Amino acid sequence: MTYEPAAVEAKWQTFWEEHRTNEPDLDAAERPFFNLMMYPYPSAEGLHVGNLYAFTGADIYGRFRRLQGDDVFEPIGYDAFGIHSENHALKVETHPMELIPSNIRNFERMLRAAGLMTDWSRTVDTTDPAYYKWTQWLFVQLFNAGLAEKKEAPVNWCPSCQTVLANEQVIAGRCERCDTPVEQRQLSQWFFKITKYADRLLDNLEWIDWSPSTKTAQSNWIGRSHGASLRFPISGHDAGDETIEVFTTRPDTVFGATFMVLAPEHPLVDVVTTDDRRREVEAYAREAASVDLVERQKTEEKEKTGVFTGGYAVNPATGAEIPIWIADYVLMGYGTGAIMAVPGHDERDHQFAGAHGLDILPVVCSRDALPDGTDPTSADLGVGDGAFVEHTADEVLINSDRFSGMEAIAGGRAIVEWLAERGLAEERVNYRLHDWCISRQRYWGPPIPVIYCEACGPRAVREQDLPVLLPYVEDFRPTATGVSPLARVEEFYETTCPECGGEAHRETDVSDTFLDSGWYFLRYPSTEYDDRPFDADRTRTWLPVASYIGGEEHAVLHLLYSRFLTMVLKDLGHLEIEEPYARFRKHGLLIKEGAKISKSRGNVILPDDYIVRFGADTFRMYLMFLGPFQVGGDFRDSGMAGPRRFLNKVWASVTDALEAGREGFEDPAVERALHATIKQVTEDLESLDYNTAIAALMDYLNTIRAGGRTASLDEVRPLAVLLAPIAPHIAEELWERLGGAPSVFDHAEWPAYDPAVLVVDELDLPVQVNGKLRATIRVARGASQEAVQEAAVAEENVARHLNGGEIRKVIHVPDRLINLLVS
RNA sequence: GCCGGGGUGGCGGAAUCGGCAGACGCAUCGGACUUAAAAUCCGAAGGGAGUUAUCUCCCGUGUGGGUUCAAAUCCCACCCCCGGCACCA
Repeated sequence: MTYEPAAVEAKWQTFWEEHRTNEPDLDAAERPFFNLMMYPYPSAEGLHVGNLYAFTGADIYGRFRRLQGDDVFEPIGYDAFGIHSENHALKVETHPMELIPSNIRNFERMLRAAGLMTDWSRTVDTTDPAYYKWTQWLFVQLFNAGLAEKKEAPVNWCPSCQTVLANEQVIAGRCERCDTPVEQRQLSQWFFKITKYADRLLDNLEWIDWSPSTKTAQSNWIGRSHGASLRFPISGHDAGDETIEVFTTRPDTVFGATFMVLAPEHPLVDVVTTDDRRREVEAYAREAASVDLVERQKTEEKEKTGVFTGGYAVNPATGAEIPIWIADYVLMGYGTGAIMAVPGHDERDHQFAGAHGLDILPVVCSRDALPDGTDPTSADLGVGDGAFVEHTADEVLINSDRFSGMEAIAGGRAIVEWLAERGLAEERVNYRLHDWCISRQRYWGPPIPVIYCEACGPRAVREQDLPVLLPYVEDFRPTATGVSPLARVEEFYETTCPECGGEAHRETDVSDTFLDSGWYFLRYPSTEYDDRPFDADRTRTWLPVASYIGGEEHAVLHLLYSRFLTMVLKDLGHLEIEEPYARFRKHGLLIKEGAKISKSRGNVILPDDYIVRFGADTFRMYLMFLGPFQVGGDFRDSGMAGPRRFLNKVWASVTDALEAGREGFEDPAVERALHATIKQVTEDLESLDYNTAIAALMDYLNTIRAGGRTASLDEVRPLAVLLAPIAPHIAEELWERLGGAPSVFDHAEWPAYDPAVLVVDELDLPVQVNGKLRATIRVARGASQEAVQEAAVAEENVARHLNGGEIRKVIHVPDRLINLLVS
């Protein structure tokens, strides 16, 4: 009987479903293991091979843990709210409320066909009111804690999606979803104060077990820099003590600040600009505002543009009046949107000074560059071609009044202290991270649960009134006005105040999709509770997530947001955990024949086709064999043949072994190979090195079939178990045929290897002469140098290369090699 | 520019506490089976040279140096590819 994957896979998928094989008892689990994968967005095109690649890798690990005795909980859900879904619905002119359920059904079908160990009794759909009721509850918790705030701020606006975007959703100046260049707009939006958690988010990275590259990406995104905030009084200003605040990481260079630059959007531009300069300044600011982010980045290498405002500020260190310019190289979104320009020690300021004829004053130099006897308070070192940016313990301050001669880093601290006495400076930590903008002027999301009352102000919807249902709206197209389509729905918009009962209206923005996904993992163990988002006992048992595997593209999105929300929930007393994921591993990127997989290239891989042609087991195995899982690899149709042939041969070997009916091990080499294979596969699965685990299994099969021999039952039985994480269906079938009680995942034990069996009596030892391989000799394990050397020189080829010369040195690494050195 | 990851046969990739480079697989070639093909099974294979049952030698892990008895692996300089960030003060 030949191997027919379709029949085998249908049989076991039915078995798992009927026997609820993959539904652990969440309250009785002794060794709970929450195995999480990143839930998909249920697109109309169906499950993407990239999804399946990630899921298979996570599923193998979950099945491996289960065979080792853990109670593995492996749920799945659907990230079905959001702009992506809505844009697609608009394109095909079908309402998302109709589209999403059919997409989800299609996903379920494909996920079942792929043979995942999914617990189908606990799925999550973010568009289900029973789910988003708690997404809204989460918003209310943050609102009541003062962590959600509506404020006017410069935000990213996507003119195509007609909504604002979070910083994290702007990729190289373009909309993450539609690739349209993003514009800056000043709008009133809802923000979550994630910056309050910046230090904790950064510091915890030191102890969580995550892929190092993901940690680095997150750490760079948070971008903590230590420095100082300095205040420069505006001179001759009639308002009196108005100052311009700047952030700098180099307070030691303040004596060299010869001008200031404000971002064109800076609120003080209007104040400092003199009447004769106003027209030019306004023209420049208008010009800068009209340029989108993509264009703005292209100008990076070009000459730095800017205009003089006519205004002056006082350098708080020198007392000198310095001109105030505006320029688009200063960004409103970082620091204070204003800088003190130190052209001697900052590349950009140097370029700007060069382009506009501004003074350059060196105030730092390396200790060696200062000739003995020079007075550092008036060192005339001239001005070099570029800025001198070195900032180590080897630099000293010059031309900095009484701080001259001090080591630069210590001098910086002293200067801040000195200025602080006059209230003009303080030490400051600044972050690249911004508060998380969570409001979206779109339809397809959970309405933000806020009610505006003339009398009482903005109020959160009361918990008993949740969910605020998203109404069915025929025309859900976004508008260019910055107002959500929900504003057109009177029954939704008009409401009463929960406080005073008076007339009020609802917030019409919906929340960002990343709020839905920010807590979904908390819901899985508690899906049956409709009176709480997550049950305390269940959460204590199952959280934090034991293993999370996903793509690194979420390093600064989902993975950052969900960490933040977890910390907030902990602080508010709803959770006991500090971090949501005990272990996170990123998987690699799948490419197709050397090219990125994308719809526009037309090289999209449909898992369905491959599963029908080769079977899910072969497909799973190939996906994991084509390269290291954590690195990625190249998908080629031709590669599918290898795993398929391998499974055919496994099937044939078991069939033959059953027919022959022999027990035991006749060949000690085969038994040794089995133990070596168990060791290798166990270690490789634990470290997610699936490609080499599969290679080890192939190697073992080659060994037991060498020269057309028929394997014994003892030789093939462990194979069914070792194969089970990777190819679960065929493993179930073979396990059953070999007399095991189904399911293999409930009744098999992960095989153990015996280190004693791995020990060999004899081994092949390479012999080198002067570092070059000249022979290989068979020696006893642990043979002495004398014995090895004697055997080595007896080799004809070794003797020839020794050429009668005197052996002046011997390098012998026991059981590894011997190297004879002759002159 | 900065931060990650990487560069190994025709191809995907193994091997990095320095110790037989190319495991495993794909494609290829030879043979068996077959009327034939497919499938399957057995075998060969980094490149070059000599000898050609077998064996031997030289070269070889992006480039150039270095350390070492010994380097894909360590050090220095550089080139290229992929991903992320990007005028971050």
